[in-house]
Amino acid sequence: MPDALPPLTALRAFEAAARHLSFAQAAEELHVTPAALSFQIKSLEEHLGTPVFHRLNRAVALTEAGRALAPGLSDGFDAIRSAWRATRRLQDTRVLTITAGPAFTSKWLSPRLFTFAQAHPEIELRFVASLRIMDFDRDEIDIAIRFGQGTDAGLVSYPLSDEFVTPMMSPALVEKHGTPEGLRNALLLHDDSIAFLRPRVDWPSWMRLAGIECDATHGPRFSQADHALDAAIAGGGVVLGRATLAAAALRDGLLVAPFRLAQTSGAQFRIVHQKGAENRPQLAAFLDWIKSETLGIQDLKARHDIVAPHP
Amino acid sequence: MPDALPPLTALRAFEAAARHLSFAQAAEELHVTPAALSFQIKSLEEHLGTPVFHRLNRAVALTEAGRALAPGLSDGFDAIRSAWRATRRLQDTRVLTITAGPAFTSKWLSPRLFTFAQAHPEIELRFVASLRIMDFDRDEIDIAIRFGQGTDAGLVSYPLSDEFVTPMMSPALVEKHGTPEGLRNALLLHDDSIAFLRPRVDWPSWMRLAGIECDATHGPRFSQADHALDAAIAGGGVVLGRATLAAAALRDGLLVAPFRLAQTSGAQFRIVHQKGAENRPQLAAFLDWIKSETLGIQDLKARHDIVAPHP
DNA sequence: ACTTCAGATAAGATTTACTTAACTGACCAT
DNA sequence: ATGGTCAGTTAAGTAAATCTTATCTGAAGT
Repeated sequence: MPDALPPLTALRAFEAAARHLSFAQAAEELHVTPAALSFQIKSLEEHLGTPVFHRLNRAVALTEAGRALAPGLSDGFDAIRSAWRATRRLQDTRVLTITAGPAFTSKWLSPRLFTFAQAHPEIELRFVASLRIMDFDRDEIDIAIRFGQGTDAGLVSYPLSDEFVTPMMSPALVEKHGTPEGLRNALLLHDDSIAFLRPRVDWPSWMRLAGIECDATHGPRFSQADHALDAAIAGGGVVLGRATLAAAALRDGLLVAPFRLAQTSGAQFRIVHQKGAENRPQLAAFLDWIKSETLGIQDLKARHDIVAPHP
Repeated sequence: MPDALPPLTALRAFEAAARHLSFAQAAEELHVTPAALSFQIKSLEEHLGTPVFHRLNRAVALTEAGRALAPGLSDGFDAIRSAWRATRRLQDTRVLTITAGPAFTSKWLSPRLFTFAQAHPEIELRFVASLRIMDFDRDEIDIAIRFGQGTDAGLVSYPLSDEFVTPMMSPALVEKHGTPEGLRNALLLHDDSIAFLRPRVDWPSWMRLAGIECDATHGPRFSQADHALDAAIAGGGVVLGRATLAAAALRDGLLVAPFRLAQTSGAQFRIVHQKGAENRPQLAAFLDWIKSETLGIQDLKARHDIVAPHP
């Protein structure tokens, strides 16, 4: 190579100084004295043959050469830092970072999690509850739980359970509203979190399948599934609840699902992780645990006739 | 920052070793002994807490951690190397790299270049003759000469001369083919290098403008303008020559353009360089020179009636 | 005019990086 | 088999870079 790179520490010093436009702040970031940083910059300037900073009285400003050099260096060091962090994360067997939507986190994960925490006290769990699709590398996510009919290219995807919906209500309301006729004058709670699915699996569609004629469009609407379920648990009405999310509440008797008729849309929760990540111990433990936890949903399925509506 | 980067030299050593899959070759690239490289890798592995290479008997292979680390590091160091090279190039006032098409290089630049070389012996010229559009940064180009009707976003562009075409032939052919009637039975040479322009500026179009009725489609076709001109200079026929490229040959009497009628398509050669680059001494010298050289084309223009065909 | 602040410089200490030279195994001839 | 070779490792000493403390400079703010 005709022109070799200057000392890398000098480049890193310059990159930090160019970012802060301050030697003192750059020195602090790199945990060295300002004197050391001054030498680094000077060394770089000797290698380059021209100054990279204009020394103003109480500040520094990039020269033309400095402006040419700084952006590329920042990109380069960013890539290196990111690669290092990602590789460090692979070595870390203690931390497990999971992202899921708020409803799944509060209604499915949280109620079951203590069994996992008991079995694996050595694993530190971190939750990132967001409706946004996270990037495994950029957001340092180990496991994502996603809902829908989509697929995930380049990732390992494992279906958790087919989602289906059926009317649910607090035990106190069963006598009054637990029959087809009783539903007619019930307050219907609408869970809009699955309004994006096609075919629709909402109250009008369920009523039509059940052969019940009534106006099934009014009543409070909730954008998040957990809020709709909480309203039903509180006795606020009858919700067309998502079985996966309501399973814990049904098991604990907080909710009752008195109708056999259930609707599915083909959408499902699925666990997603990067290829090869399943070998890391904390991932393996979590995947084992979540697979065993999903067996319980089978009982629930058996108590309903699950029907797919016509598109 | 919770986990600081390991020594950068160790990262660079690993990056080279991962690229070559050989400590010995990496050591050679970095101009150090294999022993030094072995220590660097070991230091990196201590910082990471896990090996990055499987030591096989006479070879090394990346571990999972190594595979995770290597690509990002390579990207990062590539960016750094590229930024450094680009900045070094800015400091270099001796080398001037020019890209142009093969025809412009051979018919315009080369015949005139010795005057520039004489005036600026301190500047080392490099030519990259390619029809491909080069990238200023990636290909380390200082000046590009491009032809066409396009524009160049984000760059400084300076028109050299409007291109026009008119029949040209060797002096020996003028008596026979230097008249409208004489053209009818001349062998027509076709320069397809400007066949992409609209409106077309080809033999049929010129003949139509000149009011000469004949079959102007047959005859040899050349994909490059300089080859068509060379064929005409050799007495091989009459070419509808591009004035800019033929200017030197016309000046030296190698070609004659006996008709006043010339066609233009609005396309032109233009000089293109990056913003701010005009301050570098070798660029400034070249731009001055090429602007003075283009003045000669004015004489040529005066001897023709330049007509734009209808689209 | 005094203080303060950001950076430069000097001198010396420390750490890092490198080299030479000897070592370990496995592969490959003969 | 057996000795040579090749790729990488290890040891020990050395050279070089990097860092620190302390002092200095010069302009800005009060």
